[in-house]
Amino acid sequence: MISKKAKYALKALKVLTEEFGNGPILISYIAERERIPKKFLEAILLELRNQGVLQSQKGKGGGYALRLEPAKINLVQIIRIIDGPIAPTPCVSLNFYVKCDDCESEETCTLRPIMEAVRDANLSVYANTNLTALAQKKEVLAEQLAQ
Amino acid sequence: MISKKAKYALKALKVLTEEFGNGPILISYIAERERIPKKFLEAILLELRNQGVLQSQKGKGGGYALRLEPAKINLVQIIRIIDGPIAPTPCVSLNFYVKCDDCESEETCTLRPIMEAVRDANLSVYANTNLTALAQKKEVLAEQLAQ
DNA sequence: TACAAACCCAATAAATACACTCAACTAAAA
DNA sequence: TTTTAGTTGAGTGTATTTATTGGGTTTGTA
Repeated sequence: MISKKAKYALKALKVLTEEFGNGPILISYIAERERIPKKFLEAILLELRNQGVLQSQKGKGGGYALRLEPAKINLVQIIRIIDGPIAPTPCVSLNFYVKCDDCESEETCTLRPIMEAVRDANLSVYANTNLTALAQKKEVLAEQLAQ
Repeated sequence: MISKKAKYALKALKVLTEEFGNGPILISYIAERERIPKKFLEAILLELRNQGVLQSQKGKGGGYALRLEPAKINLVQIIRIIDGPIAPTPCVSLNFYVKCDDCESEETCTLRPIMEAVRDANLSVYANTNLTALAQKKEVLAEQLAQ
């Protein structure tokens, strides 16, 4: 399971993808349109900004916008920023590796290969999906994922 | 990410698979061998027993054992008992479905097809892996997962 | 200078990951 | 038959993370 925070992040990015090119978009606009708790969304967008995904503008007429074209941002980056590891256990994470303190040896651990398979299965979906997918009609997307 | 609880459950089941046929196995034996906090493991094994995966025997000479042959238990069942949904969001879960209260329509949600793809990717690994995989040498297992 | 927006701080509630204590049961020893 | 030691089982408590809310501050633009 991904966190609600991550799901909210994706939904917010969907809106910013659809509105890409229309200047700064208000937090409250995104919050209302996607029914996301506004204060929570505030923190999410701030985090995405600090990680370089979004840009923000303070003051009247301000708001949030994507820093890059939607096609250049994929879901792996987003999930990693918000939730951290994609892998099912920290010991097989590529970007957030933590050694198991309970495992004696990674060489002989029989759980590892399975966890690696799960990790790769997830990565293959997230890495091949960019933000444009979030703004597409369902049927179009289904075809893309099927290929 | 799966919970630590689920990881501990799998490690415990690995031991019970290796010891299958040797009668009841002690909680403390499993806890020490896999370095799992004993009291936590207690709760995990109890849950697996209540769900019919394990059988327990109280008193002297007691302990835990698998109720079925290792080959007849797959990882989907275990993960579902311990962590619940395999799906990344409740709205695409097959066994623990919960409607999004923020989504207006599941028909038009563009996040759904992606979440379904992630779910199926995970299921394909967990459903095709049974407990015998946990007791196998790494190389043998790697071949099986590769096919 | 006024106002509208992003930004910061802190408090709350539920779930996760443990630890501690005592009760209930069973088998074997006395 | 009674005791006793070795088990699981059950209840309660604590620290950390997740999800949310509220109030207040700063900054930029009209």
